Amino acid sequence: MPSLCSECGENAVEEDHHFSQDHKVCTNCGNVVEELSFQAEKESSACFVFSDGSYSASTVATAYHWQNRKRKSCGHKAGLKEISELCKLMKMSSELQKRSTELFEKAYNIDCFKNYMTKKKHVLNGCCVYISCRQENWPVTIAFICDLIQCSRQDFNSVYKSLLSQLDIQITSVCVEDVVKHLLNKFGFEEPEFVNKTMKVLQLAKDAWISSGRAAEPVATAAVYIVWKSQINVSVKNVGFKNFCAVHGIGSYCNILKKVKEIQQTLLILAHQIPWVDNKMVTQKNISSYLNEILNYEKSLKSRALEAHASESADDVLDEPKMIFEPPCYKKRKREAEPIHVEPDCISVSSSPELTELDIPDSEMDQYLKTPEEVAMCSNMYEMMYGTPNDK
Amino acid sequence: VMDEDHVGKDNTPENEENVEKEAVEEEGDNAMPVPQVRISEDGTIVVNEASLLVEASPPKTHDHCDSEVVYEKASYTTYASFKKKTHTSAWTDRETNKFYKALSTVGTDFTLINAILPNRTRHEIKNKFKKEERINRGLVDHAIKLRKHFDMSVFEQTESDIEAEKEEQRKRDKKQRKSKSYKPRQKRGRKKKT
Amino acid sequence: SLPGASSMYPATPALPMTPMTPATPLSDGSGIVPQLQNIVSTVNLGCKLDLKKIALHARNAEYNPKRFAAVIMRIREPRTTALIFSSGKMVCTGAKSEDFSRLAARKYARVIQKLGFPAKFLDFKIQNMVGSCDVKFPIRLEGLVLTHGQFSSYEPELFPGLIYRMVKPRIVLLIFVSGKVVLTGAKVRKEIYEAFENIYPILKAFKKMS
DNA sequence: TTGAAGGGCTTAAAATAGGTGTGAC
DNA sequence: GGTCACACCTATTTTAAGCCCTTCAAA
Repeated sequence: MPSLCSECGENAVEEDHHFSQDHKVCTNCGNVVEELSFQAEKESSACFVFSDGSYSASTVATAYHWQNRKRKSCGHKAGLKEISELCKLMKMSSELQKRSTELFEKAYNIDCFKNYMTKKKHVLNGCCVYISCRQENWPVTIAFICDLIQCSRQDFNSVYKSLLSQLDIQITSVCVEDVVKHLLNKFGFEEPEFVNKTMKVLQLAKDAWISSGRAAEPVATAAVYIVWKSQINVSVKNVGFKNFCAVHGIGSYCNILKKVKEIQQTLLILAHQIPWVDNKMVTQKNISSYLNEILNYEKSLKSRALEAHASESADDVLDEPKMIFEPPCYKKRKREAEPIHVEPDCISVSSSPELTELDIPDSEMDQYLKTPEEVAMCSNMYEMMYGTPNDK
Repeated sequence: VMDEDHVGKDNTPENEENVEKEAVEEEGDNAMPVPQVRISEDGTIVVNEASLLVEASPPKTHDHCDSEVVYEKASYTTYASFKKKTHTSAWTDRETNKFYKALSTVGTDFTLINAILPNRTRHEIKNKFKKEERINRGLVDHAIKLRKHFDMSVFEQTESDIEAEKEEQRKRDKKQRKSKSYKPRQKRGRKKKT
Repeated sequence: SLPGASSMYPATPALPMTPMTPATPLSDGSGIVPQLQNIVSTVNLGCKLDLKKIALHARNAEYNPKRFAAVIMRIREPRTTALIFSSGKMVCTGAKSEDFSRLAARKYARVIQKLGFPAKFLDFKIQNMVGSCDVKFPIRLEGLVLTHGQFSSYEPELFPGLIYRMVKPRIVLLIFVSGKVVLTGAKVRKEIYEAFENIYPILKAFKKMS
């Protein structure tokens, strides 16, 4: 039962969990009317009685909606306010905030968003901000926005996709180069040589199919690490990846490390083409010390690698230029034997609306039916399950 | 606002009681705040993950005590939050045997198998069936065709069964203690804030 | 084999809207046949059903009305799963061909009939087909999304595949860097084949390049 | 301590359907 | 306040590759 808001005058004040505290908030303007604890009230409304297994309203869908009942305000003004908060929080330019707001205004008037569940309306706010960021190449990840607006990826994705299609927005892919530049800036690696090298490493990673189908940030981080490691004095102890992550505040490094190894493997292929370097002397562990040579002679090393690769398998078709690099997911595939697909046998099946014993022979029918004793037993078990509330 | 869907293993209620328990539990836990956010020197937004996640790393790396570095420590999103992920502990041989026995007696009624294997959710049992079908189709076919006579032995527990289950329960308890250990920290964090 | 398709889905990145003239008009087929992986079909049994009775008397049937308002039934041959609703409507999933889907559906219907319901077999319809295949070369997804942005959705942070919504035939394709392709949304198998022959020259254009 | 391995989620499509959220009229 | 037209949960199937988690084995 909504009550009158002192600020905007709307009859829209309701209970709310915004910013995780129990409030009475105006669903129109977001004004916090009073703080309260409605624990008791909520528990009384939690009369969610599931007594038996009847076909009644006690479905999981009911439970779902019950769980999602109390949510923060989602009116027009509240949406604008939330967007403004997000933009401020992310220190976005006023132009970017204006763009987010415009996006929200457009989206707010689209019918298909009107019937959205409350939680998705919040996602809509975050989506407007995210799309604005993407349009201006502001490097924000979906994971970050999801953390910020407290939503799941799938909720974000569904809102994001319908927003793009409804507003007919064509969004360009995340530019990995921009992500690298952002990381270099963030980590304080702004010497032109460092930046240049990182870009070259990234390009190499892209050539080696390392960034296709993968999130940009881990690949970009891996490229930065590779260059950082090559520049660090070998005598310095902690050049390990874990230390790099600790120093630069990188939380989940498992996935990035995979990319580091993939890039190192790529560098190794090229290092093996350096005429004055003994192949046996270069390993993934010391590959960083050869980074300068690899990048300086990248072009000729690539063509040497191509030639070497071509001579290994001469019986290939001429118009198919050989590749030096393969997508990393090919390795996993080679491990597993290629499944041999057998075309299913041709069968003839009746189209008659009548069903006869031809559809299932009586001998086969037995395995689909329970014996009377099984029926009795299952009946008991169902009774046990449905009769006793505690079936877990 | 905390989304009750994405809390933990039991986020999808397995039964009504869970729904209720969950919901009531959430009242306290619903405390999970919107990420505590700070803006770092270079203008990027920084979420204080300690406020909402398991402590990523204790503040031990003080060798680079540059304030900027310390600020940025929490800047990486972990992708950990708000996943509808449920972790399934590995099936022991004993459980697998019990699964096959149950499959052979009641067929592919995973709700009934759930009653026989109460330590697993219906979802886990269905996934187990899918996996066994993939890696051992013959055995699954055999189990279903065999039609083991139904007797209450599926519910029977031998002494070794009981012992093994106690052991499993101990392991589960340990895990729960571990996974729950961060919750009080969250609450403390919020109290500090409020 | 499909005139007009090349102008709709430009194959050459440099000339996005230029109709491509095939160099070898008579042999531009891919030589690859997508394999059907899953068929979803529906049928009307033409009578109201007591799902509790079905769950109680049929083997390999499951019914939990709190979770889902249908009986879930499985048969081993053809290896399929059916959803049986009290309205008499049934959904059959998991078959690898149209005929196997129909055969399986008739078996489910026959079981229902054996349990004492006056089941018929009305309005059988294939609702969805899923196919997959391998073009055997890697694909530059980031290049493909640049020139086919109007049909593509590529967000590697959310999903590794490029989602390609073909308009004619109306098929959704999931395209992966490995060259594997998943095709879905078809009502008849010809749509799967057509969609693949449409996409193949496009994919070929993105197999190399940096 | 560290990584490898495995499990379970993500994406698309399509039908089936009750109960309920959601806002406009 | 009731109707209306959506949304959208539960569930089923199947393939693709990435990501993120837990578990366990060598180092």
